[in-house]
Amino acid sequence: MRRTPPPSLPSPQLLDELSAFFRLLSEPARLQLLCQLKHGGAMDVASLIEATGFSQSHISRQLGQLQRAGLVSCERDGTRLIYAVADPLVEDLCNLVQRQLKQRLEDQLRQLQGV
Amino acid sequence: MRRTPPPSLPSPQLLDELSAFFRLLSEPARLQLLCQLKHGGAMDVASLIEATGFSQSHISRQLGQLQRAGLVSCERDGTRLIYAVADPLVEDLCNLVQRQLKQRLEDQLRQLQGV
DNA sequence: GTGCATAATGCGTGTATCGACATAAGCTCG
DNA sequence: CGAGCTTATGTCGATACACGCATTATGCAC
Repeated sequence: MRRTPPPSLPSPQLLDELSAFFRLLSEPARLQLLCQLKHGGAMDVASLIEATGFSQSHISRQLGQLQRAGLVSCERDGTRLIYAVADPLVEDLCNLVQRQLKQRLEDQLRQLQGV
Repeated sequence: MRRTPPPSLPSPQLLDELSAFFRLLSEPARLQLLCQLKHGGAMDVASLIEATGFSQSHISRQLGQLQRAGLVSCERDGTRLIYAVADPLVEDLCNLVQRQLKQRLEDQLRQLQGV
């Protein structure tokens, strides 16, 4: 009945990969692009420019990073490139963190109310 | 049977909070400290210095950030401060990401083998 | 209160990266 | 192939932050 099967520490390499992944989500702009794509389904860059207000070069760079990490995919439609979310992982992670943020606020509230 | 109940976009404030949280995990040093604490249970700063090789000031700062975010807690034992992981969320997040990393490598392997 | 330990903070430096402008590259259609 | 559209990339200023050294703050023993 071992509750914690792997008592080993992660390797430096894994640590780097994990942190690199979280770094992708540590930028509001990238997170916003991901949410926008999640919301709009599949969008081209022009739509993302209009939706976010960022410059074309900025969006292109961020999408490039997200694509290399496998978080978004893109396909051509004529001259345009249509991007879409490729992995539901990000949404799951955000939901988990959001729940924790909510929990923390509720705890603070409870403490103020002295229940 | 609506699969995606909230079609709304997250507010800028939520976006900032989420990204700030992920930023905490985007630094290998902080992730290493968290893993070390998870592994060692509860440790004082001296032990963390020995385990990680970081300077005392650096460790103290990172722990401060993690504590403000509610990810670690600390209590006094004489002159020493004993830190411990306060929220299992980080481990869950890492496990999810690690699984995705593994999946991606397996996919690449399969493609190379042409299965 | 005075030392002595441990942990936190002020400060400086180096590095990474955001974000915009300008330019180049790739694709499609005449 | 060349014109024209869309996207990617080179370059650069500004900002953020990691990390160490030196100093200060905090608690314990005497």
